[in-house]
Amino acid sequence: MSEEAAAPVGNFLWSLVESDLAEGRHKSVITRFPPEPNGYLHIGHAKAIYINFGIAKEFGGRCHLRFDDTNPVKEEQEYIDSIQADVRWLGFDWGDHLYYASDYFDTLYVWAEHLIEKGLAYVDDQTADAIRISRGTLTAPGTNSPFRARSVEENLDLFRRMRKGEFPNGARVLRAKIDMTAGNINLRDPVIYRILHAHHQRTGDAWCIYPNYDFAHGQSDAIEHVTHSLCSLEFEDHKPLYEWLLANLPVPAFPKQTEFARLNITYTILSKRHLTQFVRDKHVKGWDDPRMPTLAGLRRRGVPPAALLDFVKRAGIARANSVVDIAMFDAAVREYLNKAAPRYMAVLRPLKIVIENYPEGQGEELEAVNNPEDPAAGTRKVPFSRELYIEQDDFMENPPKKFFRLSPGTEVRLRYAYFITCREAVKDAAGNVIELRCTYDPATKGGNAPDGRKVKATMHWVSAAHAVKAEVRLYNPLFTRPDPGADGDPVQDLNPNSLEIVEAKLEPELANAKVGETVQFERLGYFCRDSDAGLVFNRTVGLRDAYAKAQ
RNA sequence: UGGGGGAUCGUCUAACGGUAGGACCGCGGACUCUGACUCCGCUAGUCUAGGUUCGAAUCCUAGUCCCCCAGCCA
Repeated sequence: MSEEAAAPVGNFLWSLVESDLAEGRHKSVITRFPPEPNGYLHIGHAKAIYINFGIAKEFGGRCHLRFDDTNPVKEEQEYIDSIQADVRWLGFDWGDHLYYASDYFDTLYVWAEHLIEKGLAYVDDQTADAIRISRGTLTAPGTNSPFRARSVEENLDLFRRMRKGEFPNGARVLRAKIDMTAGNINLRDPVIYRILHAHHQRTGDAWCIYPNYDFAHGQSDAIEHVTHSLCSLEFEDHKPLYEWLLANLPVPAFPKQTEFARLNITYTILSKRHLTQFVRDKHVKGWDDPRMPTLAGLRRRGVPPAALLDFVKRAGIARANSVVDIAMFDAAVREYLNKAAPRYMAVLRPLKIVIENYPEGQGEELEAVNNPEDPAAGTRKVPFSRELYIEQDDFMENPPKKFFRLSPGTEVRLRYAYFITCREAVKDAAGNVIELRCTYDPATKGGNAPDGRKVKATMHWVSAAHAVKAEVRLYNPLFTRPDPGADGDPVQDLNPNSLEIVEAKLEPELANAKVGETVQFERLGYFCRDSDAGLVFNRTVGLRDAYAKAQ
């Protein structure tokens, strides 16, 4: 093995393209990402995008963005726009190669007539129900339509009249004439054109008949000279039809379809139908709700595109159905953000403390490191004063053994500031701790004790007088079980606590955070400034927490 | 009882007849001005039964289990 040898790609798709190129079956690779513009892209699409654009990039080819817009009743311009924005956000570029299946409606129509002329397609007058019944079942063969033997002339005439708009929706369809007894049901004279008196977002009212997926996809691939048509496993059964059409039409190229398993993730639903439902029924606030697995939602939550792509890559590409642990996603996000995100201090659930021996009215600025993983990120000043906020979780009046934080009589470090000792917990009438009286050791300024004494905990804090208030949205999984919908409707598995809102106290610098910027709140997690008015942060992902886990 | 596909640590994934490896999770430990990060270590797998072979996750045979397909959706 030579040292020059490229690292093995490790998945069958890259290997396939590599060998097709090496063995001269193609000069260069052309792939395509072909979404239907009927919803927002989600993390499952990120996998398809990674595969198609990733292969093109890896092997010096190109990837087309093609909208599979053959069903005008479901599609909208809003989705066309959002899909382009999302693909760009992931960092991919289709150059001049933006296409629409609707670009090919004229050609597809001509090819449909071509099929009719070859005696390979016919107009069927049966109702949808009748067609369904005569299609047979999984185990019983279908039976021929009474209209199957129509002459070429009659079929041509009827099909042209379908196109002219002489018939209402559902009155007739065009079917490929293949084999009503085929084991593969897709070959039992599949419908390839249907009457749809509907306005198309791009072709307007030019058409009232539309090709369906099977009659558009492979031909579109061929027209664009796509070499590798990569799709998910459920289209496996369509491949014989895909190839039958290419073999029987005057197409300029013969793309090859190869399937891979789609992405599934625990605690996550990746079905457009359900996601649409959650938006429509207001279980979430919109397509870009940070709890949604949509690219728009993940972006708003603060997930960097590079982390998302890394996750998709780590999850792997294979032909076996699988469900990836959401923990793998969190790990990818944390790994990226740990290196990239600047650190700040923020207190989510404030508990006021008063440093009794710190002079009233006095204040100072302490130097804090912006990112220990990145010295170039520099330092900043954080204001300190007599009254501070610490996290409620960081104090316990009667601590258990392994509690290292503050409790009456213990000493801890305030990060970048001083060692403090808790002297007294002040309670309200109900017995709740509402304030802590503490003292500090002036000799420990900056966080180190000259006498070398150690503390077990370092805590984050915010100066009460300087703190800025912010709404912080803490997101939890949208579902309460790893396999939402396994018992039926995923709506039943929706997590009622998927969003928790707290009013937090932040160090003042955070008021300048840019919308969309993800930062670390030390000891808490990664948070992203939201686009909503005011100072609002979304929790992207929490930090790993060995202490919480031990509880 | 039709057709198509799939089965490797708990999860995801490598291996292309020649040492079953990696990642995530979990569990220890070291380090630490984030109970984070980092580092070290541990745990743990070829669906079953036969066969071929010097040698099988890989090839053969027979099973088992799982997924997809009966839209005028994609």
